[in-house]
Amino acid sequence: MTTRQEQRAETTERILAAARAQLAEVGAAALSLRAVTREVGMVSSAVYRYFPSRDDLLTALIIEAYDAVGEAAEAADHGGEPLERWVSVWRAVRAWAREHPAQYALIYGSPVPGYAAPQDTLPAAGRVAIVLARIAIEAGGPVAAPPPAVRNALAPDLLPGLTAELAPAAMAAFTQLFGTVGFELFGQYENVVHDRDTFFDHVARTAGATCGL
Amino acid sequence: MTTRQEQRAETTERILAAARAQLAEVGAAALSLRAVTREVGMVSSAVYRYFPSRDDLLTALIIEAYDAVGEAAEAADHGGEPLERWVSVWRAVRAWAREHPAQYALIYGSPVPGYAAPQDTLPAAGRVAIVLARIAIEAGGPVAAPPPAVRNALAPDLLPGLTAELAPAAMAAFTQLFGTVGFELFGQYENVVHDRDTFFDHVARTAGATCGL
DNA sequence: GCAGGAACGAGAGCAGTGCTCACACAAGGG
DNA sequence: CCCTTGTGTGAGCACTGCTCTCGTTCCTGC
Repeated sequence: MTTRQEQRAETTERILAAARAQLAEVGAAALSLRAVTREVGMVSSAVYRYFPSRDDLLTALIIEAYDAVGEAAEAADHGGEPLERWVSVWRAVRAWAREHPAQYALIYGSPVPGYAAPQDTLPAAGRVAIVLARIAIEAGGPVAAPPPAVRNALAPDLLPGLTAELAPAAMAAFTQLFGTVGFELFGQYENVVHDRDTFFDHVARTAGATCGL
Repeated sequence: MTTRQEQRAETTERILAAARAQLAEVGAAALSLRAVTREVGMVSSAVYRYFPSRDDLLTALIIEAYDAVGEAAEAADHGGEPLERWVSVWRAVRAWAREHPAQYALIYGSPVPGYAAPQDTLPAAGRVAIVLARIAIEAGGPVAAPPPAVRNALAPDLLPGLTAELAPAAMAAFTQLFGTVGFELFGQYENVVHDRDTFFDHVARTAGATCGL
């Protein structure tokens, strides 16, 4: 007694699940539509009833990934000392990235060729930033005042309570987080950083300090 | 009067040049061997006399890119105030990245699928880091002492003069540089950071301060 | 000085890709 | 109950990386 809409939603989910699995296995650029449909059990041309192109499938996976890492960050933010909350969120993002390297690469690595990140991805992209910024805002610790010109470099009202004094430091910390995770994941720390847990925690704490934690 | 070796070197260079051009145009993952050979004016199978596979061609391009960005960094380091040298190198890396986004993505973006960065790329990869570290070492300014555990997190003797006190800060700054450039290039600052020159300079100076500049 | 072998480019071919299109069939609303 | 709409099929197009065979051309050892 499933209506056509339910059937469609279910098939869409089955395609996405197969795509997710393939993404984890072979990475974004090698993700093959035909392999996905083979796994689902339909012929290759059928998938175009659900996703107009391979890029649209990728977009769906990108949004999923942003949501997943955002959720991981939010779930890791259980109260306590501001700095401990902050470090906990950093660790959660790193842990998620290590568990899902292909998805991480999809959203924070180089954009897929010929693929322009559509506006659809923007809301989901900010969730981690919001979690981190909120911790810094609530802590309300002292922050080194940025030069006047820098205060206007960022968009105003990114988040309620995110002052022009705090915003540059928060943005830099946000960048540092994903830079560090990315460098570890993409092999730049090979033969250089041995104890990555310790180094990462140290970077997290140092970045936290610049945001008044 | 060209010997066979000269001929071979020349053809190799022509292939690389065409590959470089195509890389800039369509990106790494869409780089097509056949298109490259078409541009060079030979048939697709001939290229395998020069590069055993597409990945080997990519490896050659990766090494080229590391060398190019390293050279840009070195060229930008004309003496003066340590902090000014530091900022100048940061700017040079960013400028190179904006001029060569595809090459930048190739080396600092997500690894190309199925492609494991071979050891060949390691020496070239460190050039920018060496330029930056040397500036910090020569400046010899005060650096916040890292906790004892962090001192052992990095490989010792990365560079002569790079003390265990300075190394974590230098590594973090190095990461911050490529994180910031990457975020700008890959679209994460869209709708968030408006004045990117100003913001970037500010991050550079702040990172310099953590390294004693 | 010349025969033999290595290097080289051409062309056909294989298995795979994204995507399009005409077609058949079933579901469900008027 | 008919007929529009949604859905899956299979053939096919143009492309990819890569392999293999086959002539030709160049260089080297005798």
